[in-house]
Amino acid sequence: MSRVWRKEYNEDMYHLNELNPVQREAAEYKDGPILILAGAGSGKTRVLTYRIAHLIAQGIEPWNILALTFTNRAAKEMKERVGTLLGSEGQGLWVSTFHSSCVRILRREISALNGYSRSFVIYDSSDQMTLIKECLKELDIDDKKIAPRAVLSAISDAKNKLKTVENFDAQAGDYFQDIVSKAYKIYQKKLFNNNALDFDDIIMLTVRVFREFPDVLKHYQERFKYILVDEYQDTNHAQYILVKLLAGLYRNLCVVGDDDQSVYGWRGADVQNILDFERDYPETKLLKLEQNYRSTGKILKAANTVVCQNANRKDKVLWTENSEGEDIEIYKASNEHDEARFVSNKIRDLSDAEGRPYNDFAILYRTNAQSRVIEEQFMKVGIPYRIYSGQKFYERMEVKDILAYLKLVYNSAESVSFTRVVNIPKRGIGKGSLEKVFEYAEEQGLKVFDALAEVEHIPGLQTKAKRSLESFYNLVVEFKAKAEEGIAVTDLTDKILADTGYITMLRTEGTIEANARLENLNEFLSLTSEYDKNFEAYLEDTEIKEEQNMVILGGFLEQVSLVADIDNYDEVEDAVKLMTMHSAKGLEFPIVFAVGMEDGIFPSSRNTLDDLHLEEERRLCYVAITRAKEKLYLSHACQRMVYGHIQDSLASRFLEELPEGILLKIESKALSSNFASAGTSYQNKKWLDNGSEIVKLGSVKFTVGDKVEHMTFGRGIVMAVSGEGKQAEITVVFSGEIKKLIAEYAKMLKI
DNA sequence: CGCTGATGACCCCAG
DNA sequence: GTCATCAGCG
Repeated sequence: MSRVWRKEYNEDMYHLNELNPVQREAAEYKDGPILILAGAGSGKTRVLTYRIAHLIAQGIEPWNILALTFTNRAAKEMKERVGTLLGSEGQGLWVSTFHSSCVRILRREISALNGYSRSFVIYDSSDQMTLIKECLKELDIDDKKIAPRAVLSAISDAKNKLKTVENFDAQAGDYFQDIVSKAYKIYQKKLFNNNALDFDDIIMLTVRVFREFPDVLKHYQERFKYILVDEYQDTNHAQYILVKLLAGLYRNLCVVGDDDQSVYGWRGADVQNILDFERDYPETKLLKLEQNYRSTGKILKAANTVVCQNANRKDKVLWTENSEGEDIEIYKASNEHDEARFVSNKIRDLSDAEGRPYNDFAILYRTNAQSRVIEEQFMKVGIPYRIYSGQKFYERMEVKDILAYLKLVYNSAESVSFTRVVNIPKRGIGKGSLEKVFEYAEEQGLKVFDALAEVEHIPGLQTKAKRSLESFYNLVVEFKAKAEEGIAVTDLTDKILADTGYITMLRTEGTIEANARLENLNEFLSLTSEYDKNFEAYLEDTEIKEEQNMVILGGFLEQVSLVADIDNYDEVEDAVKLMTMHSAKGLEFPIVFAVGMEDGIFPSSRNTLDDLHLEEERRLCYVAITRAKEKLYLSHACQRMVYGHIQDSLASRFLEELPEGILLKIESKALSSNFASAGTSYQNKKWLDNGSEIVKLGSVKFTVGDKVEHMTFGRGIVMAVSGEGKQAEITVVFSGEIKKLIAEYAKMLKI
């Protein structure tokens, strides 16, 4: 398609007129660094996609543009939206996560680094855990005194700050750091010997290649003349440097972020990167997107009021043209079961009265453990739901097992997968025998798997173990041969599951759990066949080298490692969504319930000690509130079971920070000790049908769709409301009869 | 070698 | 309360 044709085309072919003036300026500002501070719901993805379309319309080649995101979800969404604007004109554009972009680069360039090979595998967090435990064992460190998790997170932290083993060692101060330093060294050596990278290596090594090989860097600088970064407030130091290097030549860097939504400090994100952007790039164009298109006025007011309590933030105030909306309801529950009942009753009511689909609701909580009670309640009353956190598909035992087999087939140098599956299903190869194999391999300078070829020479093995190891070896060699012939991943997986006896093992077990595992394996097989169907497109896309053996299998494994959630977010499914506040970031829902608003839970007790952490929790609260479009419910329980113990808890301090006048506070009936005093005034005391009571009312507000009970007319539904406050005229349908009532005089309850 | 019961740790989580 | 890990025994 020619540029000339494009220019002759309607000036607004990319619908720039659909943007507000600031959005449009952000989308059209072409050269040089630009920082877009985009408040929640201000249309930031829209701006990014229009910007990409606009660059291409200006004659920039799509392959000169790189858009970086954190999540696959964000990358996918942006790709789709760019696709809608551009159709096939976007060919060659890179819209991908930091990690997939870096893997693509490393698959080409990693061999520049001494000893690294292009056919590396990627270790996930449980592989990392296995490896670090081995390291601590070698160092003779009791993992009860030093938690492997802590060591791992210290190493990850170091890598995120681009600290090498040597850097770390040089500045290790105390006993713990000293241990981490030693562990880091061994850990890194093990990764290297296994031809494996962990997730942090993916970024760190890309930076290393760029720093050590300026010509390689130059190549990518020339290629990516225009760079866009989404959620810039979530970048860690390594990602910050990566972007800085890539944009170093042309400086056409557009970053979008919201310091108020920085909630990933604990995994290395550094808000300072966004706060300092203007210092790094003095010629920066700064734009603020402050108009919110998502939420009602009251929801926005609540969000603003809370986040304004933070001292360390860029000054901005979100506003909206949307209607004020309904009050924010705060429910005080007696315990977590009461809270769950409140949520399910509300959903039932709104679904009955307003015909709300289940899809409209989301339940947000601070920790995954809180989902259980709500899940149980939903099951009990038959509300369809879907949990969007918790265990990932690829982390399930059976899936990890089959993946370990595949990884071993792909890269037999890899010892973590070897150790995992050598005795699965049970082959009578115990810890003792395995140690002997490892010992022998070490002595002979062999990879463990290759040592099995000489099983006869391994001293101290029992005949039974020897035979088992031998047949295991032959089995895997056979799989390898098939893979090298280019067998489809589905067929290979099938063969492994059958020949190793894995399927038989689960069938024999026959428990409900085993059946669930079999189902998961079926699910896995449908993923492989999906991949087999279009692996050619995938390989082309990731630029995996053709000359490599087992390209097909390698491509599959890479896809699996980089796409963490196949439990993909499905907007169409009609089910209530349950997720943590963290995973809700970037999403929106008509009706949001934020549950467990209790001090100690939210803010989490470990983050209440210092302002830095407390402010991050408060930002999380801001994120949670701003997910809601129309209606927000906040609930807290006076007592809650935590780790098997009943705990008394106070309402979250964040609830205290909410502005008066837009709140409707409701208390569980189970809490009022004195029932007699509950009937003081018919107008001011309200009973909800789940046994809850409104104890504090600004003015009683009725909205279209409210179910009501009138003293004389009985039950009805509000059809229309005109006017405001006490004088409002409310139209209600009672069984067949339509009545117009004035709010002030209507002897009527919301039910 | 592999099962069983006691013991203690337990947040948020992309890739 | 629930999961993972480990010592100790058949």
